[in-house]
Amino acid sequence: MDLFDGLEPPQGGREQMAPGAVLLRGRASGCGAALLDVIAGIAAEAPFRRMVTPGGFTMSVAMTNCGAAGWVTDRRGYRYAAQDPQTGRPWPAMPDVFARLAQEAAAEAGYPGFRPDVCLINRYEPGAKMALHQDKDERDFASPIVSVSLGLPAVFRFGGARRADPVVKYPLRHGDVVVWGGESRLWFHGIDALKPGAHPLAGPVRFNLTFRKAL
DNA sequence: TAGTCCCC
DNA sequence: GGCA
Repeated sequence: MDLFDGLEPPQGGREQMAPGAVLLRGRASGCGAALLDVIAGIAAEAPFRRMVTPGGFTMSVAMTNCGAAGWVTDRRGYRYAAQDPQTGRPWPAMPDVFARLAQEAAAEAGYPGFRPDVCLINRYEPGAKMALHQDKDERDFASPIVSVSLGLPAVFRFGGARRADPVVKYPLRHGDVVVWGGESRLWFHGIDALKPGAHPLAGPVRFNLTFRKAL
């Protein structure tokens, strides 16, 4: 029996999603407005853009990056690049408020040494989604992944080591932080198509910050 | 080629 | 599960 069925879960709640995977409810809600301001500053230097997959499809999610390198895709494949291919300049530096949040959330989830060197910033508009996939373009699979949700809510799917493994769906709201690593570091995950809405701070969109040690 | 953050 |  779920005591919080149909109600908002308590702030600071913690859910074990899988071996090595933890959902920290509302962990970033206190600094959410500051994070949104910082995202706007990064986007002014490295604009959000919808990239093309190796199969030739344009992704529905718009992306930019900050940190020592950025995740990019084009017809040639997925990779981390030190320069923004759209501007030829290095990606904006990782802001302190980003690095601290990721480090602290990882430590709370059981990964005390985590020091991210890259942050992928995803912007979801209504209808945007992320197909079930693995994060395996990083050099370091020993480090976890820290994923921060801001703005509109979304449904996160977390599966298993194989594409055909069953998935569990988690509603993610503004300020929620998901950390996965260890045994589940390479497990399949994705995001359902975003439903339209209006968030008081972010407006009609969802942002996702994904911190990794990639280099 | 091998792999696939896409599509159905 | 198979594209292009």
